[in-house]
Amino acid sequence: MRTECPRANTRSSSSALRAFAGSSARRAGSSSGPWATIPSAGSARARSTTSSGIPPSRRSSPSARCQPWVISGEASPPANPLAISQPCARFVDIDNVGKTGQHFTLFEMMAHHAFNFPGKPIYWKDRTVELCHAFLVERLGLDPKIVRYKENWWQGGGNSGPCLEVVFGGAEVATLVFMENRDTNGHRVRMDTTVVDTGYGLERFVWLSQGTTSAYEAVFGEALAYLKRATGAKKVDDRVLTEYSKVAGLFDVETAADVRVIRAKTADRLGISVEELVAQLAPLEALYVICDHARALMFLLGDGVVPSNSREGYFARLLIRRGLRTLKNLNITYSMSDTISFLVDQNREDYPELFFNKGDILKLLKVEEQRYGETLEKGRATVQRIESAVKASGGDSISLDAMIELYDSHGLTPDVVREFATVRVEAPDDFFSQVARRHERPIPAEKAKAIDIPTNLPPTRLRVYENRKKQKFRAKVTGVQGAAVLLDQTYFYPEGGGQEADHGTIGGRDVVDVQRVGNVVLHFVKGEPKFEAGKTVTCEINWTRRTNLMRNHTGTHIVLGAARKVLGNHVWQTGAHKAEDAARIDITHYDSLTDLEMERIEQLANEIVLSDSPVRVRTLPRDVAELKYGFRLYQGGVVPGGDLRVVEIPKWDIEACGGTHVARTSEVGLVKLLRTKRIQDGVVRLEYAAGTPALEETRRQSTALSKVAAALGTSTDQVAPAVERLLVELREQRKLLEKYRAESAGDTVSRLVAVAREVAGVKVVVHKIAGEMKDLLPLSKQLAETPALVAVLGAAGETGSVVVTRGARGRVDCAAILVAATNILGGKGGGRHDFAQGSGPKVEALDAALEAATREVLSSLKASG
RNA sequence: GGGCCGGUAGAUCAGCGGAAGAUCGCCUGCUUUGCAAGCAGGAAGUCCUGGGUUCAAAUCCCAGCCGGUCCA
Repeated sequence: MRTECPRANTRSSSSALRAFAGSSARRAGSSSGPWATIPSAGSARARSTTSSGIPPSRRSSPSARCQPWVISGEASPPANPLAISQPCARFVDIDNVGKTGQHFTLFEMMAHHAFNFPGKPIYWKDRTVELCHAFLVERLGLDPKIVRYKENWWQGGGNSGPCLEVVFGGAEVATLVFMENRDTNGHRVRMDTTVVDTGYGLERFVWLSQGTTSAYEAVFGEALAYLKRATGAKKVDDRVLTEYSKVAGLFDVETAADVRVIRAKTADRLGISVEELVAQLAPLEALYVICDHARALMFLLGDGVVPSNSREGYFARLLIRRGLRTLKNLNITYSMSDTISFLVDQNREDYPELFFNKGDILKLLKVEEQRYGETLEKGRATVQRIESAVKASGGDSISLDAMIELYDSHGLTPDVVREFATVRVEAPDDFFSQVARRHERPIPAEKAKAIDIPTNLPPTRLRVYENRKKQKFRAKVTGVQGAAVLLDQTYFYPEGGGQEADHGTIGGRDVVDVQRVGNVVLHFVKGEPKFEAGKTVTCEINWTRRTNLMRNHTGTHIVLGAARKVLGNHVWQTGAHKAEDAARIDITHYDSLTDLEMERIEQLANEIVLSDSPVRVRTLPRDVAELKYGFRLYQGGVVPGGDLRVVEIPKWDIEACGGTHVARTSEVGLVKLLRTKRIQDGVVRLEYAAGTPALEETRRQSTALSKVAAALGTSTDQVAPAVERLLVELREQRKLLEKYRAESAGDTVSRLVAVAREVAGVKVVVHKIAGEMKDLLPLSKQLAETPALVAVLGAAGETGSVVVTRGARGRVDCAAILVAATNILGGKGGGRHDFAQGSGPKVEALDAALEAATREVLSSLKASG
């Protein structure tokens, strides 16, 4: 719930992080690879876990991600200068993981920042380099001679500035960025506030300090040893590993071809064959991949990222699938769960929250593993079907098109398909870029929803938090902007945090919307806003609406708490909307809710309502709030600023929230869950109402039920069995009708065949009944069983229907004959040579139509006989 | 958030404008000393829902619901 900063949406907070995340983001921006950088902690909530080695007061704070607000002056940084450290997940180089000796999916980025506000400089280039150098030389004891600083230019997120890459031991270990320009529409403007933004890769330091053959050996030490033991991997010559790391480090691996080149070069330098090299390396590379993916997943899942088809959830899914795949190729019965479980235990001291959530982490993993199993099983069947189709058409391979289809729509990578198929499989090295090309399209222009207003408007004193019971107040008009009135102060709640705006009146005019832009509140009124600046007006808030909004908003917190208790700790809010008559909340969860789960959520929610708990609203310094309550606070997204407005229902739910709330849970009255749906994989939407709207909704439901019961002539509690009986009866009636049709057809058929006249060796049956097309079908079907027979059948009902059919040796073209009949009926029809049907509106001409068709049959038979 | 694929018998799916299908499973009978047995017969359907086009829609169009998958 983020009303303090209306721009605190997912997009801006994640791009803010990107700007902050140091070199990772820079790489992501300059790379043409398919992966984007996302923060490990789920950008939307910025609930990143941090290095435990750093004192709490300097812990990573989500406000660090509010850089744009810091620069624009809307928020202040939590500290200045600021040192932070946070795990970052990066997917740009996912294909390099395990192969190059230094790429990770998840790495820890350490950083120091300085915000130089106008007139209040902290430090800039010289001091930054000084600090960096002192750290390397004095703290880490590096030989100053081997440290190199390479000048470069950085740009990203519309900002730019010079940067220094810090290099030693052949690896880039840190980047120091000096953000000083704003680039818009090709213009480069120097910013008033400049920012020092650095990034130090912890894993690189660890590697270089330990001198192992690759970064993996240094970082994953224990876990690797554990896996090696568990899998019985053979020891690989250190010389091989070192050489391979060296060569691989020189390349950006993009395709399978690149890997082949690296392998060839390494083998060449070692004087062994490529086969020998691969045989030695492949199992080890697999273990690296498993360690890396497991570690990344531990953090992602631990932060409540639910594997899904979108955003960070998709990356989690991808990691799980790649991990499972790698394990499969190792041909061992060993699961991702085992590895992650080990890692969680190993990190218990540094990351106690992961240990606390271990059950949830493993549950998410299990669900996803099982899903992938199902996908593969379906895939196996699909591949087999395609294969038999290929064989039937005389082919000997599965085409590239089919492969792309298999991957894009069914999630089967070429190596999986190869495993399932017995025929050749076509997949070039650039397979995945071909898939990517499929998805290329012009990027639609983003619609700017933000209200554009002049920057010099007089600010509004927003007093809604000072007194949540204020219904009537007086304020001075400070101006008019478009259709909106500006006041010097207001108690109107502007739309925000998913809560709709207050309505009411200002000077007798109806207020239909209230928006906050910066520090100005716009009150939109019905009709033309004729207000005299400087005049004092009486304002009144529509209190019925406000009350409902407050109940629904508090209800949202209650439902979220209930959902977390029923479903698990992975439940996070991904969005919410509180309107007057109902509200909805979107939460992360891996499956649709069962009736039982819904029932329990509703039940728990109402228990807390009845408990008459206080809803405490306090404003706390960010550090204090985060320390006390953790990043669970940020359910509605990151909120900027040094102070947080914290809304707490004790022992139930606590969130940073700017909405209006009732004082005690009992004021909510009643929480009624209306419906749930899975709005996408990994996200479930709960719709509910609180208070009066909940009652109204219940009323509507029972009214509807009563009507159904009345129509059925039963009581409301008997509706379900009554409907079931009705359906059973319907089914029986339908069957009975079909049976009678067949029976009556059977009786008629033998009679008709017996009396039919024979022309040129073929029996010709002409028959008319009362009824519809459906009544003719069983009759015609049975007649057609006699080989040497042609039947012309008519049914007189609302329309005139005709069927022409014949047995195997009936010789005539039924479709052609039908035309003679349908022409007369004023209709149309068609069909195959042995069966045709049609109808027309002129029922009275049915006899004539049948006669005409019969004449056609006779002449056709005579001609062919 | 966007793209693509799918929803038909208990299960897996075919059919893609003219009469609702296959395989497995199920039931009945026969055959058979043991296996994922053989033969014959049978039951089993809201072709996801709602509109539209058409003489005719499981099939084409629109909207919705449900699921899968790829990408950002």
